[in-house]
Amino acid sequence: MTSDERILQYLSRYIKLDKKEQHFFTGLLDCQEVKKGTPLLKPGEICRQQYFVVEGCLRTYTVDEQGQEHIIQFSQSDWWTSDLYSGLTQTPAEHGIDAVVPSNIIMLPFEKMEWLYAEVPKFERFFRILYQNAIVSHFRRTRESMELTAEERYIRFTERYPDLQQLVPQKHIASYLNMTPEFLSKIRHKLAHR
Amino acid sequence: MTSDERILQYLSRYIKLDKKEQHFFTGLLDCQEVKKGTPLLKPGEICRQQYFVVEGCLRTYTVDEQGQEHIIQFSQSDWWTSDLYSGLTQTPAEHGIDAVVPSNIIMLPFEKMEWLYAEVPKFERFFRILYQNAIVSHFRRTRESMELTAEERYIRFTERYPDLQQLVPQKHIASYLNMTPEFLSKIRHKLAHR
DNA sequence: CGTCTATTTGAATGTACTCAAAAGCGGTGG
DNA sequence: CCACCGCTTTTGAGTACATTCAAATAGACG
Repeated sequence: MTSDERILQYLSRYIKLDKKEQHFFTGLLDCQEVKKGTPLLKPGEICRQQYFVVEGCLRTYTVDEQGQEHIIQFSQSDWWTSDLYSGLTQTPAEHGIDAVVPSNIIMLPFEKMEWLYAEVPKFERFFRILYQNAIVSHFRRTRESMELTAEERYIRFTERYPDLQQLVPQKHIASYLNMTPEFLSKIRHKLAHR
Repeated sequence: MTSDERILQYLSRYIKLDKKEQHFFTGLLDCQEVKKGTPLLKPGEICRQQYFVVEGCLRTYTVDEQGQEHIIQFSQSDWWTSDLYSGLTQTPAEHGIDAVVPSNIIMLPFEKMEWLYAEVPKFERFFRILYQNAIVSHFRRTRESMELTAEERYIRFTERYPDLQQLVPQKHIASYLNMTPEFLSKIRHKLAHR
């Protein structure tokens, strides 16, 4: 299946498009196959598009004043990421985005969004639902970061994303869970010896 | 100005409604004046509506396994809150919501949402934009909780919400910033002695 | 095979928490 | 109007969870 077919199939879970609408939509897209480590957005650049993951995994991260990276989210198949604030306001991005494994992605430019909403208003609905779901995820992440200890966060992570475990380097998981790689290593040691 | 007029004025920043649409929308709403401390949603209940703050301030919090409360967000004038996941799936809420000061609120039931979207599709757009903005806020909150120390988080908070400072008890601010009230007190002591 | 990066391990340190007690503050009733 | 009660905030001592730094080991990739 092509990437365009994949994203249309994904969309069909939320909105029904006729052939003409499908064609209009896919006309706005850029597809790209990227290697592991390929940067899609560098912090400080202006974010031009939203990224949809067909296959693979992206990471969205920030860099703090000490130069430390913090991973805000991983995005696997059928999920989106972007620096929304940068894209909406056309200001320099606070976030970076890159591929943690070889990935197959689709890009939807911000500058075409209003056109898309005007031509196919169903996309207002689609993104309303998409963002709604994203908020639910963000709430959960905030809650877990407040309620749980480092060890508990790691256990939850392995339960929720058993596959990511194998896919991404441990230091990235540590970064996502807001702990040092050394400490994650010690947690894993402790858990293994039970 | 009535609460209905207030929310219509607020909406006009995002979508243009004609008289009939305005009337349809306000017909779905319930207004309520609540006293300080009034619970709007208790953890474990099913969340029936989204809450819009006309005047005052709400807090949305969770309770962890040890019975500790953690404030996820404060909602002041012209902002919304809810337990989206509970409302969308009609499952018991993970969050609680109550008024931290006497407040004037408007409620929009989840069960009327699909009707609203069908009758006035502009609301798909409105909520798309609303949720988009919410995601931007959540990203920032996640980023700051990862990058900053307790002291830095408190300083940012006072800069961003100088008014909340006076409005809500210090222990709530500590909870929102994910630290103990004792520690916040020590931070304030330290900052005052400069 | 060698180099470069990721992971592990250990010791010392620090940031933030727990527990306990005192002080402050606001409302209520005598 | 003042005394008392409950709740919030402050203060201090001891502790714990997690970090930092350094070095050794293991793994991945050309």
